[in-house]
Formats: sequence, structure tokens, C-alpha cells
Amino acid sequence: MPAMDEVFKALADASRRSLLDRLHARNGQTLNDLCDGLAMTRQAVTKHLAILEAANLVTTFRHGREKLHYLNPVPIHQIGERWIRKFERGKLTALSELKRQLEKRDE
Amino acid sequence: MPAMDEVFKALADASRRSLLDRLHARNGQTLNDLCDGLAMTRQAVTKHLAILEAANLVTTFRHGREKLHYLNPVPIHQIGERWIRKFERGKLTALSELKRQLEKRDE
DNA sequence: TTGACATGCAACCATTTGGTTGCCTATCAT
DNA sequence: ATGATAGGCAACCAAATGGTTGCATGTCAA
Repeated sequence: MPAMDEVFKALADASRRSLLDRLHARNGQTLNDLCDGLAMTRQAVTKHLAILEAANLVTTFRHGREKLHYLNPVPIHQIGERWIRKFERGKLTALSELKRQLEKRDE
Repeated sequence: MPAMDEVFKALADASRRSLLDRLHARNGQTLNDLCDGLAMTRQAVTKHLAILEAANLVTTFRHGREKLHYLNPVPIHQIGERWIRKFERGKLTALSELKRQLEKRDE
């Protein structure tokens, strides 16, 4: 069970989010598949994938000399459920307080 | 309009997420309010708050010599809507592909 | 078996990050 | 006015991050 902190850290990098996007578009890609079109060496991509795998956002299977990468949407879902939702409750309250302060500014 | 990347980066740090938690628990706190109990200097907290403010996750108002910090839940909500939701669609598909691969492993 | 392909490992590098200390400025209360 | 309180600024530092290059290993196909 990877800590939520690992997931947040993994999602903090735009290259890694774009790798997740690519897997979302087409699941089960090899390392080389994921490399092409990117302005990065294969080794850099490997490192990013390792971080995504450690955060459990990506799961891999060896198939001969190929390593297939699959998106695991569960941790993303959990961020939504366990973290973002918390801030949705009370969102209107927070916003109305903000508004009240903005108006008080001109007193 | 702060780029979503800034928001993700701001959320990547546990100390910053805990500052948001504190504001969620009680909105409109001063810098010193937010400092106490934390194992960090005031200046470190200032830097974190600056990053949260740049990402538009926190808005501030001066009131005399005090600076009041308010949570802005909008960017968090947008991460949920614009990013996380995208991966919820197709979540079941992705999971069933994962399952299929896991089973294929034992052939 | 031998070359080509897919990936792994390790050392190295520059920059960013999260934190510190020291000092300065502004505001409030007496 | 003056001390205490709230915050700001800047320089500095160690460690983490994102990337590179070079070489090694494992696997497939002819």
C-alpha cells in the first residue's frame, strides 16, 4: 500500500502525467512505445516509469524481452475520494468567507 | 489563471497539504497561527504559503500588521474535474485489462 | 551462434527544493 | 516614543530531482 504522499509526488511531474495520459489512451505499452515522440532519453523515461510503478500508478508484466506497462487507476481514484472530496465539502463556505473578505477590503 | 502544473507541484509536498488541511479546519489564519505546532521555522512556512498562493490555492488579506490566509478550494476542485475524472472514465476497462494480464501470467 | 533489439544498471551532473540564519520593516499598545 | 509583535528579505546550504552517457544483460530471429 503506497502512501498517498508517493502518489502526489508521482503526479507532480508533467512528464509523468503525460505518460499516464499515453497509457490511458492505449494501455499495455512497452518502454520503447512510451519513449517515442518524447524529448527525453529512454533512461529518463525508465526512471519516470519506476516512480509511477512505486506509487502503484502503473503495473508491469514481462512478456519475453518486452515489458508491458498498464495503467492502474485505483490510486488516482483514491486521491479523488480521500483527499479532493474533503475539500469539496465546505467549498461553498470557504468561498463565501473569501467573498466576505474581498468585500471588507473596501471598507 | 495558474497552470494546473503549479497546482500539482504545490500539492506534492506533505507540509503544504497539511497547511491546506489547517485552513480547511479553520479559515482565515495568520502566518503565526499556521506556524505553531509545526517543526519548521516561520520562514519555511512563509515559503510554503507563497507557493500555495502562487498556485492560487490560498488567498491573503492584510489586516493591520496581520496577514490572513484563506483557502481557495477552486483549483482543487478543478484537479478533480479536469484531471481525475478523465481517469475515472475507462477505469473499469483498465482494471479488467490488468486482471486479464494477471491471469495470463500463469499460463 | 551471432547480430539486433528491448531493457537494466551505475556513475555523474546541473538545477530545484526545502530548509536554515540573520537582519530589516511595519504596526500596535503602553 | 519605545518596546513588543507580525511579517518580509536575502544569503546560504544540503539533499532530492530530472536528466545525461556508457556499458551490461537478456531474448529473439536468421
